[in-house]
Formats: sequence, structure tokens, C-alpha cells
Amino acid sequence: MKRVTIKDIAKYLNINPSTVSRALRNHSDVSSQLKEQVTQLANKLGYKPNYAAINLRKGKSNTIGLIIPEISTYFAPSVIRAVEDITHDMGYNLLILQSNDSVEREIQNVEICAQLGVEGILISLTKESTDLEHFSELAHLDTKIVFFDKTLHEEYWNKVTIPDKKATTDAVVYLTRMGKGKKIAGIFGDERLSITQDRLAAYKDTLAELKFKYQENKIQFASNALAAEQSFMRLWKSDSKPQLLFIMSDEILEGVSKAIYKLKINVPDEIKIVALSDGYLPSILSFKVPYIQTSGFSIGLKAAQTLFDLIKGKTIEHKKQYIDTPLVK
Amino acid sequence: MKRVTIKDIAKYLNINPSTVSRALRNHSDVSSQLKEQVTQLANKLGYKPNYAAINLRKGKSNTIGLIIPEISTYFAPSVIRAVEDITHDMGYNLLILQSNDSVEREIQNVEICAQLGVEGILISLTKESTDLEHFSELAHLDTKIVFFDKTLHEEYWNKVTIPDKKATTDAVVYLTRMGKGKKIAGIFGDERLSITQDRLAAYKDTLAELKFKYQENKIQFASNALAAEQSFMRLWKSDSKPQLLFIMSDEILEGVSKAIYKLKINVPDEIKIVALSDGYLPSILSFKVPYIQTSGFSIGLKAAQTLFDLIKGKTIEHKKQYIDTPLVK
DNA sequence: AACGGTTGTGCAAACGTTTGTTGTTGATAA
DNA sequence: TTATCAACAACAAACGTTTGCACAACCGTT
Repeated sequence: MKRVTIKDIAKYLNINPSTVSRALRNHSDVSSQLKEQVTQLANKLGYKPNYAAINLRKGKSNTIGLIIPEISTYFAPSVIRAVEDITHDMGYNLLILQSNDSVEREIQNVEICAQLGVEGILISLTKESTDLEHFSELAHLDTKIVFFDKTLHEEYWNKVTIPDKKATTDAVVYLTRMGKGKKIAGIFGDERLSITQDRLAAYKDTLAELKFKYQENKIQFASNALAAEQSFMRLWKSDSKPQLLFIMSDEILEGVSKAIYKLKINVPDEIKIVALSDGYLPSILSFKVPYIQTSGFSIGLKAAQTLFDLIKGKTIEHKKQYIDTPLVK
Repeated sequence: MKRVTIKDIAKYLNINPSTVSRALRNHSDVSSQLKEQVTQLANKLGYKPNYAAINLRKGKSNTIGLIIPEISTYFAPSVIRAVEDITHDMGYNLLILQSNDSVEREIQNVEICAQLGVEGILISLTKESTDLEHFSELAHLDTKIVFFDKTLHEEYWNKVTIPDKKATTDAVVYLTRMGKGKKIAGIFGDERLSITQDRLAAYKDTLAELKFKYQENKIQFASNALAAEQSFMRLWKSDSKPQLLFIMSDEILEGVSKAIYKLKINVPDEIKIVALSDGYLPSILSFKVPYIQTSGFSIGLKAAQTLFDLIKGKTIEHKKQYIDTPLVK
């Protein structure tokens, strides 16, 4: 079945396609009578505008791209939900691309966005990404970009992130208050990520500032839940079990909680934990874990809003924006 | 910065755009010499094909749409991941649309897909959807459609779902084996969903077949985790606590596990549970829950593969396809 | 010398819109 | 009456590609 086009309607009414176009778009210089006729016929025939044609003509695509390292259980879904909400409200379409934590794929995805002529890109980087060269060409095409969550340290691009330093400091302060002078440990994510580095630095700085003793070997890195579980097991089996534990992310918390179940550890009697988390996982644990909320939904929301501000030509006051990270007990 | 087009390249080399097009697409009737020249220049100038133009010319969009009721923690993310994988492999793009469990929005989303001329749609219905009228027009435009997970009972469209009857029966059989003659209860999802009805019917049928006594008032419905938690609390406070519990979905399992933590119930000593689940939630519970795996990833995979088969013109043997639902202890 | 067959390239139309310009009305004011 | 101005609608070009067709140049056969 052939699609009904503006031309068809025009032929049917013995008028010019341009007039039909104007009538449908409610232009002032078409008589209301004719407008009525046209819209009626359009409905009757089931006319659907052809977006490829519109995009070609207008030179824009009404679409934004969302590029994420991986759609796992935490974070990504809430980001997607938030971004989809805003995108829909703005009358735009949302293209989703996964990088599967490979730079190659990330570059590919950026390329796809460029070819499709998306008007903006929201991107969270992979663990492997070390430079942003592949984005410079997009700037030429005046495609707007907002980096969120996993980013690099540089000043040029717009970013929406968690205030890693503040969030970590808040968590550590709260944690140390729960047990002065006790043995503290911290489990962090993939060492390559800049958020890991930032959170680690803040962790150390805060402890130093508080004059809180800590051992270097009680700082662990784990790039996924399983590694975190093993990490914690190791910590627990050592001669000096930690009594306080800082957890950098949900993936880590997942692993640690599995270990805790297996070892039948009583939280918070035997160990006190504070995490950085989206909030879902703590809600379904059998023990209570206070956490600093790093909401994917909030990040997605602010990132998308920022992107549309850019698209609409507004100027963004601060290149780097942070979301709120409340302490949830 | 203006985008480089085929015309620009043609002008530069004093040849015709059509020749450039053919050269770039490696057509046999362009001399290899010229091909070389063209591709080199294209690279140098940073030529990017304009997809709007290509789509318009070819009358297809190289895009499929994925419409889901809501991107929550369970199921949806794994579906998205699987679909994105396949879509990427096929060289297609993926548009994601959320219905937020509103039919109105669902219709809107279908409309958007139609306007954009997506080549295929993967859709899981909302709780409210009771007919498929809004899809009939798509069939005319020969847009392929595959329904997955949440569907309706009808024979016309292609579907990929969980074998609700088999999965439920397997779960119930396994559950009843763990305690002959014990008191059994079941908590189900939103009553309006056809999957709820199917699972409920299978639950009852299986118990009847096994001549296993059960009470109607030990069958509960809960449309979200919180309701499930309350449901379970009610069951537990009644004079005759259930000793066996069937759980229809992850949302329900989430609620029940929260109640179990609060009431400090010992599983499986005090109550034995079997659930239908994607598998993630059981893996992070403090107690063991055997489950029939209803894998979102598998559904997404098969649904996407089916859709692309349809797009490529293959005929699908069975309108209704099921995924494997192994028992995981 | 005429023919047929490759090989390589150009020409022009088409996909469905939008939009600047032009042209035709009819009405109003001078 | 003529000039002025809306109001309305048509025309044509353009967005960047692809593709059927034509055609020229060359080759080797008869």
C-alpha cells in the first residue's frame, strides 16, 4: 500500500502541493475554508508526513542520540527513562546506542549519529575512552553534545555529573562518625575510570583531613560485582577485619552484599557500611545501608534538559553541572 | 560548517554526482582509478552520507522501533540490551519509545513510528491495551510488527512470549513437591494483563490436576512491589500461614522479599518459595529462591531476530514463538 | 568496413517536503 | 475611475541521493 502524500491530496483537490503544505501547517495565508477541506481529506486518506523528506528539506532530524557504555541493571535504565521522558516532551525522537564498553564501538556510534544528523548527543564514556578527538568533528556540524556520568577531565565540553568529591566526602564523614578510631576499608570500581580516581582521591583526602587512620591495603578495586565479592571476602579473611566500609557504587554493593549473605555477617553490628548508590539496591537488601544517592534519573533529566537548551540556542551558564546527592539513611 | 555532499565532490573532480555515488558504492561500472580518486577525496573532505536523503530516495528508514510500557529495573533493560545488539549487528538503528503504561501514549508512539517510516516495530503492550486496532494501519504500510512479552490473545500477529502455561506448571509442580499437603498461596500481578490470567489459570489447573488442595483466598493480586509486600503481610498474618508460595514475577518477588526481611521469616524453613523471574533479583536475595527463568534477554533476542526475518522477507513458521524457561534451583 | 559488445561516464528524473517569489483576485480608499 | 492593498493560491526551486537510460569511445569480430 502506497503512502498518501501531500501531492496526492493536492491532486485530489486540484490545488498545489505547496498550498496543501501550508494548509496543514496552519499558515496564515490559506483561507480557513480550504484549510478545513484539506485537513479533512488528509484525515480521511490517512495522510502521514514523511519525515525523511521533512528532515532533508529542513536539514535537521528531530532526533537525539543517547550513547551508553552498557545497559546494565543499575543506573542506565533510570537514565534512559528520564531522557525518554524529556525527549518525548520536546517532541523529539530518541536513538539509543550501546558501546559495550569498547572505544571502537563508541566511535562507530558517534559516526552513526553524525550520519543520521542527530541534533544532539548525550554520552557516557566507556572505561577505555581516553580522549575526545572523535567528538571534534561533531562540533563542526554543530551537533550539540552533553557528556554525563562517565566523563573525562577537560574544560571544553558540557557535562552533567555526580559531584564525586562532595558525595564521597559526605559518605566518608558519615561513615567515620559511626565509629571513631575503627578500622576502615573502601572498595572502588575500575581504576581506569576518572570517577574512580576522583572518588578515591576524595576518600583519602577526607580521611586525612579527619586525621582518621587508614591502611593502603584496605583500599580495593573491583571492576564488577563478582570481583567486589571476592575483594570483600579477602578483606574479611584478613587478620584485621574492617569495621567500616565505603562502597563506591551499586556494582560493588551488589558483590559485597552477596559476600555478606554468604558469610552471614551482621550489618551494622559487625561492620558499618556506607555506599554511593542509585537507591534501588539498598531498598531490597536484608540489612540497612545508608547511602549517598547518585540518581541516574536526575542525571538523565538534567543532561537532557541541558542538551535541549543547547539545541534551542540557549547558553549554559556552567560547563560543568552537578546533581544533588542527598544522604539517605 | 556546511556538510560535504556528493555534489561537492563531483564539482571538485569535474564529474557527475551520479558517478560519485556509484564510485562510493563500489559499483562495477566505474573505473577503479576514478573510484580511488573519489574515495580519497571523500575521506579527505570528511564526506558523510546524508541519511535523510538516502531514506527519502530509497523509501526506507533503516530503523526499527521498540515500544515498551515502562523502563523499570527488571526485564526491560535486558530486552533493550538484546534488541540493541541485534539491531546493531544488522546495521539498523534503534528508536526507543516508552508508553508509561498509557494506551494513549502507546497509540502516539505507534503513530510516531509510522511517520518516521520505521521498517519494523517491537512492542510490549501496556496494562490498559485491550485491542490492536491501532496497528492495522501499519500493516498497510507494510511495517513489520512483532509483539513480545505482554500481548493479547489473537491469532493474527507474530509474537514472542514466555510459555506462561508451561512455566507456571513447572513452577507449581516443583513447589508442591517440596511440601505435599501443605498450605499453598500464590501472588499474581495486575489482573488486567493477559499473562496474569494465563499464569493464574495454569496455577489453578496444575493444582487441580495434582489434586492439591488450595484456598481461593490464598490467591492474591498485586500490581506493583508495594502492593505485593502488603499482600504477603496479609497472608502471613492470617490464621493459616501459607507454607508454600508461588510468585508470578520479579515485581512481586521484590515486595515479598521486603516483607520477609521485615518479618524476619526463615526461608525455606518457614515457607518455601518458587518464582517466575529474570534471575537477577534471586541472585541478590539473602535467601535462596528457586525460579523459572523468564529471560528478558532471550525474549528480546528472539523477538528482534523474528522482526528482521520478517523485514528480510522470510516467512516465519509459527506466529507464536516461545522462549525456553529453565528451572534454576 | 560494418557490426556488436564492453566499459566508463553524463543526463535527468525522482523521492516528499518547504518556502521565496510571483500572480490573480476582489475589496477598499482616493 | 484608478491606485493600493490584502487575501489567496500557484509556480518552481531546493534539500542530497540513487538509478534508468543514453551515449561515446574503444575493442575485437566478421
